[in-house]
Amino acid sequence: MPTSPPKRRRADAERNIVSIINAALEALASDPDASMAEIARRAGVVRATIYMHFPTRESLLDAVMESAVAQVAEATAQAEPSRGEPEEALERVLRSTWQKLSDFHALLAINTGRLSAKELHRRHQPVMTLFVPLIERGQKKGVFRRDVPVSWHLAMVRAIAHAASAEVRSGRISESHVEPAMLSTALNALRSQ
Amino acid sequence: MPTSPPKRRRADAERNIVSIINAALEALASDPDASMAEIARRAGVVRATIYMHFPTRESLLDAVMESAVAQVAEATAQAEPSRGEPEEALERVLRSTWQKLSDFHALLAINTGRLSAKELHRRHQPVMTLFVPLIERGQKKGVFRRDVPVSWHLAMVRAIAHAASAEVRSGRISESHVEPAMLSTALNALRSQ
DNA sequence: AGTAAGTCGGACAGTACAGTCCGAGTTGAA
DNA sequence: TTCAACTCGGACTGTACTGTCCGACTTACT
Repeated sequence: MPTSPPKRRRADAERNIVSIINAALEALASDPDASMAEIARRAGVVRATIYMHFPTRESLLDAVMESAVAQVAEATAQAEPSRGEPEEALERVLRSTWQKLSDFHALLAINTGRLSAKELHRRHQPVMTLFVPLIERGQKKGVFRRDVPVSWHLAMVRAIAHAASAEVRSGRISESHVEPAMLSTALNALRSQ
Repeated sequence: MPTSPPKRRRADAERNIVSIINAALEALASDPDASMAEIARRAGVVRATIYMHFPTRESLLDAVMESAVAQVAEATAQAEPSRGEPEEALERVLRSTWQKLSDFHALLAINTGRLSAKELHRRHQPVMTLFVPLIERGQKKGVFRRDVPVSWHLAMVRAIAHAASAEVRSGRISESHVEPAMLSTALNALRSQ
């Protein structure tokens, strides 16, 4: 089963599903234990409506995870990760994905423990297939460190993007200063020597 | 009130308090929502015993936070952060604190939202007073980037240390390879140009 | 316009947890 | 050795949540 069967749904139901997933992503990014009631409130919907589309909290988490991965993958693809020099390409990709990457990091933290490492890895795939070649290209060229696995670089980029988000949320750095700071920090972190 | 009054307690009570705080630190680092029952189990104690020393869950969290900060501060001080070149000193300090720093990062995530930014900052103090001068020394000398606030550097170091811990926990990097990888990543991240 | 799909609002049972209490037993201090 | 401090085990209350159900109403399709 490559993808789930394309159910025929009414238009308002479709809209609500989108609202719910987005509301859940927002809510969970700021509070990993956000309740179904809180998510429903944010989505402008009644709690029972969520259960109309997602039989259980777990299944909603799954959908949110999938959506977050898809968003990162989409933004990554649009930034053309395979064009130009690796460093330049990484900067371009990060510029257009780092906030989403931060949300993804938060989601990941929630799903660690709930899902097996294998399962988590599997769901990563859409992002992995775009990021990994970029990192490898940089390693081959010698601009990114070769003494650590690709997964290390990915983890560091995620962590830095998330920390950057947290810094601006806490007001310790301004909106206008984060992006350059985050970019140079991430680039430096991967750079060899 | 600089410190709480030094209550006269029986020796076994004192031991239990230590066990409870340590058990809570472990438990909460791996699961931020660990229950009082789970913490009691790990501490080899009955749930009611925890309430004998900590009136509420919140107060236990406070104590755990304080302990984590103290542990980091202690390990930092022992590594003599003010001796030698900034880069060399940072490496030395990180080498002896990064695991504790990772625990601290996890605790911080729990306490964000529960406590105000001001309050959080206040509790940081013991660590800050040791780390900040080191970073500033590096900035003055020009080896650490000057275009970001000191707090940025601290956030990045914490994030990298925590991510490194997560990577070894997930088995994507071996115990023997983490430390050098983490050190060079952190050092690079702070380095100017 | 008619009908099926979907939403609302609220009630309900089940579960997991924080926090309280107490009586019986154990341990440390003088 | 004696007594107070402490722990244990378990029972109990209150609360917050997840998941289910249903009847009244609204919305989208044809």
